[in-house]
Amino acid sequence: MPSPPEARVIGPGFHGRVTDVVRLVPPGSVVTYGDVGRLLGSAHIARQVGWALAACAPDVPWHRVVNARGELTSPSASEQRVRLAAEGVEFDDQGRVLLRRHRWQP
DNA sequence: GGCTTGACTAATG
DNA sequence: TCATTAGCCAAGC
Repeated sequence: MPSPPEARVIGPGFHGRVTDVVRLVPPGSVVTYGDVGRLLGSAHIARQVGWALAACAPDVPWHRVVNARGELTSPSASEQRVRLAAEGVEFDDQGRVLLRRHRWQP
């Protein structure tokens, strides 16, 4: 039977799973790569989450995904910060997102 | 079929 | 709080 169990969330459609979760993040909120990976079933795929977002569709709010420290580690961190600020997300003096305040919890 | 890279995380000092 | 180390997984060559 070619039907894989739900347990195996990671598969050939891994990229689609990542973008699907990121689309659930509401404006003004952010999530970490680890959170997205955890929703997919494994918190150890944080790197793959970033890799998947690198090739995500233009309608995916990739800018709402930051690392566990609230830092913007995307290739377009500058633009990412502008987008987040436009949604009401606040940053500290170190340029990190206030996860305590804007972290999205499903 | 195997090795390297990468938008990371958690643990330790 | 910061720096360093080890681990994990998927895609590309």
